[in-house]
Amino acid sequence: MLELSYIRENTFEVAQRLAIKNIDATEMLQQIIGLDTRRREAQTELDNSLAEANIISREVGNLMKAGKASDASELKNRVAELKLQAKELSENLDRLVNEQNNLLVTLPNVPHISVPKGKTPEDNQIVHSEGEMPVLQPDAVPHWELATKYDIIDFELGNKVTGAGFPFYKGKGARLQRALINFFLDNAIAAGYLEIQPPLLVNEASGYGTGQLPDKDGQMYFCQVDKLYLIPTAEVPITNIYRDEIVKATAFPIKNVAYSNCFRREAGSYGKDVRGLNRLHQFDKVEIVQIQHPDHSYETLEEMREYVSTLLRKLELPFRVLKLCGGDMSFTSSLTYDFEVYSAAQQKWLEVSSVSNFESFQANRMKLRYKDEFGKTRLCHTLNGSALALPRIVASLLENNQTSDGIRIPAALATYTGFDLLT
RNA sequence: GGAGAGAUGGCCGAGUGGUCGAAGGCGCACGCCUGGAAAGUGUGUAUACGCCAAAAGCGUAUCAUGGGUUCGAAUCCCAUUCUCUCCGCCA
Repeated sequence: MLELSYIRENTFEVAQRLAIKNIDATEMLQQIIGLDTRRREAQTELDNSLAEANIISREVGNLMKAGKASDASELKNRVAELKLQAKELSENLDRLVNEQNNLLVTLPNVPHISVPKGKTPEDNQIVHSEGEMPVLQPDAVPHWELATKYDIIDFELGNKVTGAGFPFYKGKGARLQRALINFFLDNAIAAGYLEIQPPLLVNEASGYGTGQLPDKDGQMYFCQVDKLYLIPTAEVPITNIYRDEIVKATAFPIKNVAYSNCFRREAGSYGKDVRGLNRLHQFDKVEIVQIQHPDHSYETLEEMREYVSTLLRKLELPFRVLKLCGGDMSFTSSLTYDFEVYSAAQQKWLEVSSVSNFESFQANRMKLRYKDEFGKTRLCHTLNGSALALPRIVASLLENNQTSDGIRIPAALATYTGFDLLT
């Protein structure tokens, strides 16, 4: 959620920057500002009315103590009148606040000034690419066939026990999962992140705090009886640790890493790129989250981008980095880098990480603040990124490293798997 | 699931109808003391919104949440949520 004061003072700029996301918000911004004026008037009216009632009540108290109860009755009536009035004023104020909030929540974050305008993924900017494109044998096959050949991932079994998008990992496949998780966690810890194991279900307030609600209701699995959501990413519980907190400025940057299962309904994306591991309802991911001072969040974004690059380098996967265009960015983000690895048998670039700066958008929703050097309370900036999501990494590892002898495991990972050739 | 107890500021904890945003302590910040530190000591230390060009200041709200009683509620009543203890079940 954008800050009201920011909208009020930079209305034109907000509209201009939202246009990068192909959103014409001019009218809505005017509405919000109009409501804001009325809201403040209503607030003042209500406060005045209550203030008067408070003064009179105190007088009544004094009269009672002095034993002049009879003199108090007229004052009592006056207070009753004021209270009645205050109730109406308060209802009016609530209406205005609600109306304004409903508008504010539907307004996406403003993109960073450097974000390219554009509508589709084709308009994303490739800002970096590295690694050698693998040359495969003519008989090379996609990962879902390799999964069956080596009996390491069982999609059919997942269909039987749960449904599509919930595979079983078996034997060396399970081992590979575990190795990747540890590899990612150990690297993050070495880079200064604090490891955290979060709950996999969160309440409504948390879903709202990171922006999944109300925008993406329906994309999360929901446990009706307990009113809890299965997390689509560890970002949700981890960032919400700091909900309603005022952190010390000396604590910056706060760096957390968490491994978790992620659950996504993926409603509306059936039939497209869903073969094998490309799109699952449940998958594993290691997520890094940082809370940072507003002046340093973009340096931090670059640092996180570099960190993710080192992981892919160690895994010897060819990858490229995209700066997302306005139209392809998420609702909550100001600037997002997507990482894609090349999966050679499918001949496809697969997204394996998304690193974003949300500036104060999430912080405003969840009231995550710090005290500046003047003692003023201000909103923090939040950032996060996948480091990394497992399934597509596995897909490309399998496809790119297939040989007639088995699947070659990169050296950095072999320490974790305990084998350097998967047979 | 059954029975009971409870929810007050960063933390502990007092407060059962009237200047209570809330005693006291701890913690924290700054100062004094000290060669330096500890101890000691002094001062300060919630958040949101509104008024004001802004600061100072003032006003309003907030003692889990929502409603109610009352001229007046942290304090009384109702509902909800959550936490704890015991019993049951259980990895």
